Amino acid sequence: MLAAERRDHLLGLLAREGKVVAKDVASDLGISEDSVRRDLRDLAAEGLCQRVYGGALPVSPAVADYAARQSVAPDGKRRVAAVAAALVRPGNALILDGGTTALAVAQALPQDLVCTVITHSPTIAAALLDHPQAELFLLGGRIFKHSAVACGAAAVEAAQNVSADLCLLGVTGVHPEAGLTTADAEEAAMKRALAARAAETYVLASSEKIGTASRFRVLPWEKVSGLITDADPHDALVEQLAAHGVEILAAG
Amino acid sequence: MLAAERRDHLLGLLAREGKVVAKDVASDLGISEDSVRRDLRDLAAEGLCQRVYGGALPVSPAVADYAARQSVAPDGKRRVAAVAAALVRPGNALILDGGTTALAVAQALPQDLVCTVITHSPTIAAALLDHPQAELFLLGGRIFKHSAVACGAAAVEAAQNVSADLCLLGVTGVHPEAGLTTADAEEAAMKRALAARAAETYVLASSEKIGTASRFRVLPWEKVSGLITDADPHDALVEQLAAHGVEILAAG
DNA sequence: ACGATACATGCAGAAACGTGCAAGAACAGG
DNA sequence: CCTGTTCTTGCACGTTTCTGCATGTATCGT
Repeated sequence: MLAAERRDHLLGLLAREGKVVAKDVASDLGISEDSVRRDLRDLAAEGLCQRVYGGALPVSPAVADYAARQSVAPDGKRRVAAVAAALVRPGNALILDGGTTALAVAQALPQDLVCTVITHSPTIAAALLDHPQAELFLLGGRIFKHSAVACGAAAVEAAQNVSADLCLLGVTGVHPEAGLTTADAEEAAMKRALAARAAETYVLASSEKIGTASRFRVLPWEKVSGLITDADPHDALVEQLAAHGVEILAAG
Repeated sequence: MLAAERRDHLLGLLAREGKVVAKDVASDLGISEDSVRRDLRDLAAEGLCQRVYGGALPVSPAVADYAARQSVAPDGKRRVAAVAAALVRPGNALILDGGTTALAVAQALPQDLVCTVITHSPTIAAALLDHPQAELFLLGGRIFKHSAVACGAAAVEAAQNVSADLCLLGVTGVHPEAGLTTADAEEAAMKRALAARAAETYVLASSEKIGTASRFRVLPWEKVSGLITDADPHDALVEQLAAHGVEILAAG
């Protein structure tokens, strides 16, 4: 039994069961309670669990989720998300798109930020439940499984009834000529509807998306305030984008 | 049973039921009343509840949301969920309420069931994303943190546009005279709106809810097709419910 | 006013904790 | 290949914390 294995096992238990009892784990794994306690102490020191008398509990559902995902979410997305989250001022209303990058933004929002978040993604709504000061508004509609967001006529219609200071959009492709593109027509329409309801629209695009294009156009460059990316601002492609008058926010 | 678990359990009870009776909790959890009293005293000292003679009350609705969610589904809820899931026929449209019991139902639905699920809970929508044959429709609106569902005027209005074969409702209290009740007026209205859009409405109620009542009436017995519970069908209270013409589905 | 119930306090046994220590494994350098 | 170092692990010990019971007091309902 490797130490790292034990650690993973403990984190797994925290995620699945919501708690860890030191005594039980020790007997299950055939190791001493002291080792379990040591591991829990270390995990707690890293902020990955909350130590309590007799065992440990998850820090909070969302934080644990975040920590677990952090290893998965590539560095680029995390940096993009951090820059995007910093755009949200206290009191702002934010329209947040679906997708993994937008989820990273949700998780990067300060825990006690006073704001309104409007989203068509149940995943993102669920992720923000533990932000006590965040007012959440969910745009309903038919859920598109492959992207896990509400799209279609009902969702677009629901979007007409909201407005916000800032819209953060994820896209599939960012290309100097093709513009912002995505793979599904309904999603593209939904993103357009979202962008139309915000004073400013910023696009989230980790570097691997720059220079690629998908089938459906989302927005022309004129409707976009800026692009948040971890790509090199001096890259030729990025400079072509800047030539369209798009502000480039570097998340290097 | 970790001390911290007890604490969470108490906070959860405060959130869901609106009160804690020291004696009941002690016998439910198999611990001494002294421990319960000590915990309540500590919680009160931290401002997390208001101590009263015989138990405790929530200090405010907002603080209550905190711990409700991460407790693992007890056996009773799982059995209720299994019976409820079996009511859903292939091809059916199902309206699924929010709450932990409804979440258990979602998780109990067969992975490849062909059906439509309509819900106002982002948590439940997220939980059903991995059911490839389930068509999901999300009812949007303002998210009520304390129960993690969309409620309010927008959500009720969205509900007017759907219809289904079956509605599965969770409630806080089930009482022969008071009927089905819940702790929040908006939630009660939302549940009414959901039930009105389905041909049949079944209520999910694990045994500890039988005989209790909260502040706001959800539905009269006439509008309810049946009650799914793990309580003993020969229990006096349950038989009183059956006298109202409600079908009792035992999940013993 | 009375009995019943809930409460606070003190106490003792049990459980969990932290620390120091020694045996063993993994590793780096000679 | 050997040796010294470092890290990990389990055990022992003393300390702290928790829990349930017993006692006496306060509060509630009748």
